[in-house]
Amino acid sequence: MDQTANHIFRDLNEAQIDAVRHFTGPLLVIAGAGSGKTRALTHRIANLIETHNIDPYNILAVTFTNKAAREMKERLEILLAQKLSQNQFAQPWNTLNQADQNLLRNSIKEDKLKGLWMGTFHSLFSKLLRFDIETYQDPEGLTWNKHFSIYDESDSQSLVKEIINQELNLDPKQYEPKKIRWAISNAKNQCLSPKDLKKEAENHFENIIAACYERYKEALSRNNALDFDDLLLLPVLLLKQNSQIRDNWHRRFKHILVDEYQDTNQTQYELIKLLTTNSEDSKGFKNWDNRSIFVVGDADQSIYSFRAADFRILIGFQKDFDNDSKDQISLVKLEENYRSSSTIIEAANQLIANNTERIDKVLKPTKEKGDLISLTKCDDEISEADAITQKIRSFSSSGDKKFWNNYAILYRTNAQSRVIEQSLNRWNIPYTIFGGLRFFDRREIKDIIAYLRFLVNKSDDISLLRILNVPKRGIGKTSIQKLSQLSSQLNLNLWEIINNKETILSLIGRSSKGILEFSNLINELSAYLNNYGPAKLIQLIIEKSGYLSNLLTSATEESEERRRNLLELINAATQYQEENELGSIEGFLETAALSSEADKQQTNNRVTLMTLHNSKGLEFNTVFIAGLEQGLFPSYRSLDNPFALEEERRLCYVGFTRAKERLLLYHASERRLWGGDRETSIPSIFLSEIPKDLIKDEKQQYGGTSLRKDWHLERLPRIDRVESNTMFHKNPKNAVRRIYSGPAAGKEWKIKDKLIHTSFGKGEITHIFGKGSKISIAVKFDKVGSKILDPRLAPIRAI
DNA sequence: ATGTAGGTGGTTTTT
DNA sequence: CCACCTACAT
Repeated sequence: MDQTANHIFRDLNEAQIDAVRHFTGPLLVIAGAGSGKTRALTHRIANLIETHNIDPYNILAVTFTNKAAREMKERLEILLAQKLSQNQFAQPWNTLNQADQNLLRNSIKEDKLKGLWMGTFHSLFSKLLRFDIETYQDPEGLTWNKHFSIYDESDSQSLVKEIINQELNLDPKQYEPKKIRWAISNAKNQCLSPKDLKKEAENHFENIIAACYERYKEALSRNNALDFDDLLLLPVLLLKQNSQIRDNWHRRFKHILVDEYQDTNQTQYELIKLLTTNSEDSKGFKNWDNRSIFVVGDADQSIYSFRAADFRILIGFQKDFDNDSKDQISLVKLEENYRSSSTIIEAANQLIANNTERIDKVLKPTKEKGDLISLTKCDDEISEADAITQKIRSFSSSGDKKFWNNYAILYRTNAQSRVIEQSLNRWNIPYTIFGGLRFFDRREIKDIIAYLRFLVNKSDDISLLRILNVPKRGIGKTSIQKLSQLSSQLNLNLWEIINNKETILSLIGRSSKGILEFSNLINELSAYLNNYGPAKLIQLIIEKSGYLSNLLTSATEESEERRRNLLELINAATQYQEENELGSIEGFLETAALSSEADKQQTNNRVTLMTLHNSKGLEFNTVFIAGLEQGLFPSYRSLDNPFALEEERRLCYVGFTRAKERLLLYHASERRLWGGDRETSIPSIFLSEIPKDLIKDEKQQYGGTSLRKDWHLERLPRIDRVESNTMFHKNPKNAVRRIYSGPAAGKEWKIKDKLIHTSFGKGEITHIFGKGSKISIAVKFDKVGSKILDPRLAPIRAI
């Protein structure tokens, strides 16, 4: 083997070498969980560059998250720097000092990898659109320019809502904006135009949807804005209609790599096909000289069909990109798992074997058996959270002391995190949550981003409406109504009306002060647009708009938090400028719009809480999965749908295969779904699919010590409500017992009673304080000294 | 024009 | 349970 390429092929197995060595033509890499697919991808890119002298400018690499792109770039830098180290210093990489290493890495990054395009579908193709969107010829004559805004889901939804309310005068209760937005999104993902939808419409509702779609598309164009789907759909339409532009990009991207290919949708597939073959039909394409398409995926980990992903695209790969030369392989399987214990692998294999739609593939463990999989049945979601917390505490007190980042707690729905958080809080265990509210979705951040977006794109009415009266300028509903009316009558953007002093004075009259104030502000800020980067501009916006002084005067805990977040936003912009030489405002806005929770940097030494979806691609020493119950996981929506159920099973498979050493599964026999009624639940079908001999059934957990108390302390309003309940006064014990189903509820305790506590051991009661709902007892334990307990909550029993 | 009380309705999963 | 919306009071 080539001496210089040694570092590229070192420590790879046979199959990985096959993948990395692949040069031209199509190759499908089926990569099981933990089989080193990221390695295969990065090493192959390095091999293209070093061995085959491919200019990174000619490579397009698609990753599933921005974070994956970032990490892959870093690994690539190091790989390439290793060779440079030999050339420049004549010594191996790992003998260089940190400064020299950084020097080399930087030179690779700044010089060699300049032209490499690596990122998510959305970020890569919005980049492409910044170049070419102005050449797109829409059949309805709609246009966009390269300063387009990217609308997120809530922006899109409010646009749809506005159309339903204002333009079509429909009842939003009958025609839910959310559902209509979903239907439009679906159409876009199938490359259907409003006209197509109108033609296909078979009933009134479908006609309404088509009408909304048409107006929505016009509105987007008026606002010079695109939604997430457009970022993929428009490039497809553009590349299909304009062969010159298609030629251009086809010539440029000679080597295309796609990670997580099982989660691509039809539009994304079209894009890959167009760029790879330079024609709408890949069948006719046979010329693989100097070109390649390299996709990596695992059909068993396809979990995004709700987002129109379709793993049959992966299964069809070899047929789609048929290559002529029979001596070339077109399929490599990475089946050796380097991550998990063989117990975990076997459980995962057995589980996924219940699916019917699969590619022949089995994970082969390389590690020892390890611990059995732990299975715990809990009373309810509170004791479940508590059981997990106690488990983490016991692990971390023995052995892996305080390595909180060893642990991940995974769940099906975001709503499940709250109870777990409370339990972790109670025991001062540090954690971070991925998911829920994104940083860029916080109100204050969205406000400032809207300013920035509007400054760049003055057609963006949605952003304008968001900031017009934020902070308060005394511009109310009626004024806004008048303005919008005029804007649609004259077919002008809102800003063109607002920015006309005479119009405002005559139209609005006495309350025009705030609007004039606003237009002055915007004009002042616009003057800075070309002179400053995003960080400085954000700072100017915050100061000049009065947003900051507003936060400072209110001086509540909340406004303090908001202020901190805004500082964090400036930091993020500064960091963006440092990482991107151009540091353009559009670029920063794009990052803001397309960044996801999964991109968040892993914070050091905290327990990770996230949905199973978000855990894809990650690994943890110890994985807890909560809520393995029918109707929760698998989701109730999948119970009567075999395809959906198989996807849930794949999700479960993803969860299992995140664990390196320990996998702990939890289910509760009762669960409060939204604070309200308890519902009894039965264990998930997936639990029954794991071989019994791999499972250690832990003894049933009773209501734990922490959370019930926590509940008592933090949920005072709830307790108050119970106390003011007439039923409580009639029969206090009864009411209490209904809330706290603690094991010792209802027992009358006396001084000198002996008892046993599940974690403190044996003890004797020394004092009793209060009575009824306010009772607590002091217990002197043999081993841990005296403790004050609530006898109705503590896991104690008399002896 | 703005604030707040009370009602309503909603849960998968996300770029 | 909580976020969102509407209706009424200021």
